[in-house]
Amino acid sequence: MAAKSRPKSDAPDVSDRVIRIREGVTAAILEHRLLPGTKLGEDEIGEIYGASRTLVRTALQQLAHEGIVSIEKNRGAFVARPTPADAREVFEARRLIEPTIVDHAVDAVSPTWIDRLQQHLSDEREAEARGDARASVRLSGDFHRLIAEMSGHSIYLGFLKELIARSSLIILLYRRHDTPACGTDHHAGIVTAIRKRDGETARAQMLSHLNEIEAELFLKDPAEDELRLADVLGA
Amino acid sequence: MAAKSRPKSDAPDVSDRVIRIREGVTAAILEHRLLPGTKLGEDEIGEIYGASRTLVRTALQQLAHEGIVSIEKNRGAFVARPTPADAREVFEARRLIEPTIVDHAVDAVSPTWIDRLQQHLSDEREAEARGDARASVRLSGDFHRLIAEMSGHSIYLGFLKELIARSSLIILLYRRHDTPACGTDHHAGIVTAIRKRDGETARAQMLSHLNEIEAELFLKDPAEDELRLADVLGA
DNA sequence: ACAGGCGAAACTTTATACAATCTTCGCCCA
DNA sequence: TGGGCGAAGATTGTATAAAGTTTCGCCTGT
Repeated sequence: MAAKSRPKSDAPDVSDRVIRIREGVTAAILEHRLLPGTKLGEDEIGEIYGASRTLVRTALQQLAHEGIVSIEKNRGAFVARPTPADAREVFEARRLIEPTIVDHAVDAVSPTWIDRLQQHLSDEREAEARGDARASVRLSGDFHRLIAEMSGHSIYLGFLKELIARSSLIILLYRRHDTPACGTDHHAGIVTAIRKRDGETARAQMLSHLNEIEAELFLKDPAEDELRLADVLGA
Repeated sequence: MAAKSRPKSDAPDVSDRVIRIREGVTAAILEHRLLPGTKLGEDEIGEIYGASRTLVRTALQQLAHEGIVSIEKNRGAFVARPTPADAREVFEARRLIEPTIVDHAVDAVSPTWIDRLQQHLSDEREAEARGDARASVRLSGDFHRLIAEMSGHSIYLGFLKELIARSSLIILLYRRHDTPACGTDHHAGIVTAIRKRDGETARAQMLSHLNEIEAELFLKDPAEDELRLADVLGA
């Protein structure tokens, strides 16, 4: 009777169908199947999931609040297109929050969690070996979310979910080269530090991991609104 | 032409009426006019604002995402009732984020911002002198939001808005004594440090300010679900 | 040939109607 | 008298229809 009346994890209410829509669209965006700027028509999505526009709209509004969908009045919903400024903010926030999260994860370490982390690492390696880029991208984000869940802090978890989703779009837009799923080795190092309950090392490894990801980005500074035009032309 | 097509600050789309509803309810909660657990009926609110349930529902869902309203399936929306665990998480997050924010604010200092901060301090003092508890509570939160706006980081600002709103509920629920609006003096000290561009002092003052606020709370740890019963009886 | 404007189509926004669910109150029975 | 069953009322969840806005094509005038 402890966890009965608490459907409060992330989405307070929402019928199951709204959750399905939201998670479906989120997964598509995180796996880079939906590209920034893509129009997300209400009828279109509603037909796919067999739901009316009311539910689609609810899901899209939630995604807009998470920052991965941008809703323009009287024009509809689109996959968000983070600016370089957004990207810098997202990674600064991650550099601030994630070391703290991993520190809490060290405090919460248990055989069950170690098992889950190891399982995740092997999933990541398997997807990478299989050359499944979409799964690799998704799992790479899931690793960070897993640690946030492990920390037990629901607020940090909520914040991080948002940051991870935005990061996925940012990486897609601004990565220099088509470097493969970069982080699996770093992830393994972090897990090792967590297992040893070495918070200091875990924090440091997380921080350098984030720095390396950001270092691979090319965040061109828009001289003026010139950039906005160039972006539209590029799409 | 710079800030024309960017309704993106916090609420991505939403017609003006939804904004009005959301801000009206938010203000009522932040000013402690709506107490935790209060039922927020859709028809009731809709009639007050002259809007249909569709718009009310949109606003309530946004507030639920911000954590100050809790929506229970088939039962409706209520003003959220943060648990002591929630309270600890909120203040831990604030201790992590706000010193960083104030640091950025120091970098962004300008005569215009100093004027705004001074104006805000005088507003706070005036409300306190007037004995207007509601305005004091609201302004106390606005101070932190103002600094976040000053920092120019939209992500931190969004996170902090959420944390401030939840803090207001937490303080209402768990404050030990009816201490008056505690922070005006601390706020003045922070402004002074910002004006001197002394980031180190500003960070330290912000941190101790948050610690003092949390120290005034009595976060009783629920032995079991015993607490939940007590809460309901108290309401 | 091209710029400007008119008009229809598609879409979003808002409102309303219907269905499902929960709460409440009254009644009956033990 | 206390508890449980059940129907009425109220409230939310969902779908559909009406209203408003944008967009795109086409047509006309220069």
